Amino acid sequence: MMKHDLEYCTVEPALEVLTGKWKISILYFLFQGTKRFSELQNSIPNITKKMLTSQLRELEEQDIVRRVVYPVVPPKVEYSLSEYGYSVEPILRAMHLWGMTHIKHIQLKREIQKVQT
Amino acid sequence: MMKHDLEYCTVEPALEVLTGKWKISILYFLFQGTKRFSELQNSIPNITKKMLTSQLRELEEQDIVRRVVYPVVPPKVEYSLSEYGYSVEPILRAMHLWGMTHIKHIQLKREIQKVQT
DNA sequence: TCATAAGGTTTCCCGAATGATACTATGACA
DNA sequence: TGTCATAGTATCATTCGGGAAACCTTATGA
Repeated sequence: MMKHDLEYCTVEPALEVLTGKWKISILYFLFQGTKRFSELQNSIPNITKKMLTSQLRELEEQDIVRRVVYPVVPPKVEYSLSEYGYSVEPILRAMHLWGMTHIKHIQLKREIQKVQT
Repeated sequence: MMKHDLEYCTVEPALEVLTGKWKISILYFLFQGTKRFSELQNSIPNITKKMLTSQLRELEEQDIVRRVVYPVVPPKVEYSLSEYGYSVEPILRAMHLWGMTHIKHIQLKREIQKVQT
């Protein structure tokens, strides 16, 4: 996990929860409801089992994600957001909002550059 | 720069702006006002010139940070948040807020674990 | 003539994060 | 007897973010 330097302002815990190449994708799908391991794997193209497992384990460790194992064969494991996990929503919402305007900003910038050449 | 997978939900631009070991520290100080390169370097212990430069360049590329060069010797370069740069504040605010409660959450968790042993 | 300041750049290197691939366990079902 | 499904592990290879240290430029003042 990458470490972010800043004691003065308490922003790193959030970054620690959200950084990792697949965290956001995983959270996105879990915000839609409970998912099985294989459902997540199918929903997120290119993710490997190894990565999916490790990212889920980290989120579980941070109490964001709940893991429920059904003792059946073949195995069945369900992942869902914990109640605490839902508390990151405002952050994602703020990031999403900014992301939308940022995309417009980038486009505008490109058009200006075009005109100037 | 790390890439985050998720086209469906527009959260990656924000993460792209914020991830990088020193971005948050740099933004923190620039939110306080205009700073010279050396001021930032002195404010952020352990950061190398190379890292400070590259992080600032990325932020500049993203229109978050403004760089003003004074043609004097020895060089003088000032960095400040662009108007657009200020728009990331709600994200930082949300992250900060969550970070505070997360710290409490972690403490509580530890205490519970202590009691159980 | 030589050092100094300020803001870099360049080169080399390491370890962590991620990827690719193969392997495992186990009961149901054909 | 063999195959399949599911949710993983294990092992090895690669990539990439970041760190250390040296070098660069140029007007100025000692």
